[in-house]
Amino acid sequence: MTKKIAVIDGNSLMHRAYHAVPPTMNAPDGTPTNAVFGFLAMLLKFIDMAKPDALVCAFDAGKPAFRMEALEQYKAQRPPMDDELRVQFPIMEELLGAMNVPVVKVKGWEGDDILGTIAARDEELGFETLLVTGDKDAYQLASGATRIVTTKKGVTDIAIYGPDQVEERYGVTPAQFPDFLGLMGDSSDNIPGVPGIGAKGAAKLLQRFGTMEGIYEHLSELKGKQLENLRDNEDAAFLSRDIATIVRDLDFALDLEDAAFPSFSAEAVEEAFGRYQLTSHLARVLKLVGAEATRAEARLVWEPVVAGEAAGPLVADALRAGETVGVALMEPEQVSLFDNAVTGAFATSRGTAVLAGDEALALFAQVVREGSFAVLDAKEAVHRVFPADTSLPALVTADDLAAMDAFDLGLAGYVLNSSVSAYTLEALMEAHGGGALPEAEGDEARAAVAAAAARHLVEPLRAAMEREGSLKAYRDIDLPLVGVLATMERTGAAIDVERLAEMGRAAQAELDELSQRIFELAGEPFNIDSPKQLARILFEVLGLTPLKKNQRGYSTDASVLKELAKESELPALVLRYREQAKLKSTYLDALPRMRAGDGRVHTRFNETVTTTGRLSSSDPNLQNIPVRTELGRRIRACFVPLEPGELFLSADYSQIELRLLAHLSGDEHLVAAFNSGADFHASTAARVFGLPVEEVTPELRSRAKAVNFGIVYGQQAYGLSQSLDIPFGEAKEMIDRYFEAYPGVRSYLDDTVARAAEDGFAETMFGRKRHIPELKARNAQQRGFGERTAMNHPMQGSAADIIKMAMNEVDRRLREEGLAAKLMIQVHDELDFSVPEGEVERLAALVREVMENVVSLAVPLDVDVSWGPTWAEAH
DNA sequence: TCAACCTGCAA
DNA sequence: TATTGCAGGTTGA
Repeated sequence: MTKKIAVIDGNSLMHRAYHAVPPTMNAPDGTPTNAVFGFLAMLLKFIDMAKPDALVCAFDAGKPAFRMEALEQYKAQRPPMDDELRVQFPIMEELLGAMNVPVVKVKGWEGDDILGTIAARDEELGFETLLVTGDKDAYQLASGATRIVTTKKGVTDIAIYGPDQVEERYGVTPAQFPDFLGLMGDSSDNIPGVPGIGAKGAAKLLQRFGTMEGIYEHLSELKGKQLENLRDNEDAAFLSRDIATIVRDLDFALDLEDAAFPSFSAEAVEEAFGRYQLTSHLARVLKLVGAEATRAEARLVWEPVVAGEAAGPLVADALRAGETVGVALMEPEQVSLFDNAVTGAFATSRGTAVLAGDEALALFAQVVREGSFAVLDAKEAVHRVFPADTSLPALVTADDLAAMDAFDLGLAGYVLNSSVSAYTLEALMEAHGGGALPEAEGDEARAAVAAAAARHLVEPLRAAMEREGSLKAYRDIDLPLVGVLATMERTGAAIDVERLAEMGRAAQAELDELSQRIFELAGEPFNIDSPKQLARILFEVLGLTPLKKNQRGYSTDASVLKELAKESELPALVLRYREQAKLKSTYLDALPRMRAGDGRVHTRFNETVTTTGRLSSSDPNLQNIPVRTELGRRIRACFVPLEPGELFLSADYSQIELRLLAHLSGDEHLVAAFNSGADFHASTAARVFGLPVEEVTPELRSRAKAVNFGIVYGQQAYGLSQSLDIPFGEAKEMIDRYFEAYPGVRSYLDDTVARAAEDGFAETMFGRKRHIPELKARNAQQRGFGERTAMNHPMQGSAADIIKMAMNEVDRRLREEGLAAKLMIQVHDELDFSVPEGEVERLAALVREVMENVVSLAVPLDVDVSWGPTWAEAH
């Protein structure tokens, strides 16, 4: 079989990869690796498809001397290469070296010329050549033995061109290709060519006359503008052809007869790939030589595995010695009949204890009470011995949780990078543990490996947090909150099921009636819940005018329906239908279904979901219970205190994000407005519209309020004009006047974006960072998004830090002072409690004091506290 | 059964 | 072309 040699145009592939792969990945030292990653993805895909016998990679070296001599402006207007790309070339060369792929660089020449030279030598030797490049100049090199490989779109969609495919696509043969390029020119390389002649024209001329010489010999057969252009630009045409002609006889040493791929050592590749955290490609590369990654197994010791009676003492000894025990509590692979069929593993310096069921849970409870332990998700683990259902017994107390010494690996991963979609042991091992999590067979082995990994990860994660300055957010804010949240989740929230059911029946009756009237107006029955069917009725049957599009057709969202309601009754009815249907399905029907054994709903407060540091709530989400409409407030009235004789108490920060804007920006007028204690939005209106406060109308105040809120999210004039339903120009003027009135805000926001662009992250007052790779995006829309999140993160995130600190302190004080009140719910700037009637004044004072004083700012933190028989009345 | 999409609830 | 979330319904694979 003929030897098949693949030659890669390294510069071309690096550029493609750099632009195709988002800049979200880095080497441990922070150097971007997206181009390297994409390069490897393309290379591996190509190797799989083409199975070359040997691989060579060419890179440009120095300036292309010969072409610059011939044409001074050659590639002159090309912008200089991004630094983020430039720094990836040495990495790529290093990796190619580890893969034993020869790298050829010839000073003064471009990759194409190296490709051409190698192809020529191959043809001499009788070898077959594949040239991998994105540069169309290379098509001139196609021949019976040489084919061109290009990526079509993305990174891994590949097309292969032989002479026939070149001719089919461009209408010229490879031999004619330099003439073709010479006639066309190339604006991106500053090659002039002949004006007025593009790809079509050049191909047509060459089909007729064969070569550039042929064309100029037969100029008399041409006419008009084309003749004129060809005659006036003869020199440019030939010069352009010279420049586009690839040189095929460069002088460099390369042993093609002995070249072979793959011929690398697995150790060298593993070492090099590991150094740049490119583990996702590592396995595929190693597989080429039939090797597997040695991974971290060597350093991850979980044996001996100790079961039975020796397990408890092994762990107890480790705890006594002050060791941090790695813990994993896992569901069995086979679903069991028993609820507590958990497998528990406890990794110590002298082996791993593995137990099942109640024995595992009892040992874990002991670890929680007495020891120091590390686990992927401490709150979830704790729920095994402190269930989120008060009708189930708990093996530890809330006080135990407040005192426990846990290391939460997921939380550590979160404060280091809050934009990861899930924090798994696998990912943490890849990123911080020095290699992949070893695979294991069977429940016991899996649990043992996971426990050992948990123990193994403590030090690298602690070191990373220390290095990144994230230790404070972890140790002082997020970690202590784990016990508080576990306790809140166990406490749950009480709902009035009778009332929900009654409202559900009423809503159903209203929905039936609305449906009837909607069908009558439509002239036929249809599924009102289906936006598609509704769109057909609105825009085809009724002939209303579509106002907005979405991916699947015309939008029927509330803003559209509201507009259409001005001229037709049906959309108005659909709006009412939607409100009822939404509230019924999401709350009235769903909440009673979510009750646990104690009749309460136990939401999960997730601490590692949001990018800003806020909590999120799910199953059910108690952070989006309605409040704005009358029906919404009646749903809130179904949330009641936990016990008879108790009240529902709610405490919320007033405008905390705007106060943080005042504090962070230091704008004197904003700070003064908050310190004066006057109506903040009215005072904004007065400053922005240049009026005395007494003359601010409700309309003006509400506009000022919208601007205030918009500023927090980085809203632009367009967005404001939409939200206030005013002309763009008016919105623009309002925002301009706002920034004139508060010049400190303007400069603060500008500085924040500039710093985030420089650092690659934005951070909160307490060091919680959000990495924002979008700030480096070339796409303006993405970059705009990055800028808005850079502005928003310090406000939204600092507010989240502050209320978390307040929760930790409130929890501590409630236990210290022996109050019976229970913290049930957090809604971003609000804390909700169930409190015995006799304790309510004391709780109110305590909560206010803690929330207002948990941090000291340039402006006061105001807290509104109120209570009543239900959540609705506690406002 | 699942994922993508549309829609809409909260701070 | 205003940030952060969760969830229910429909649709189509």
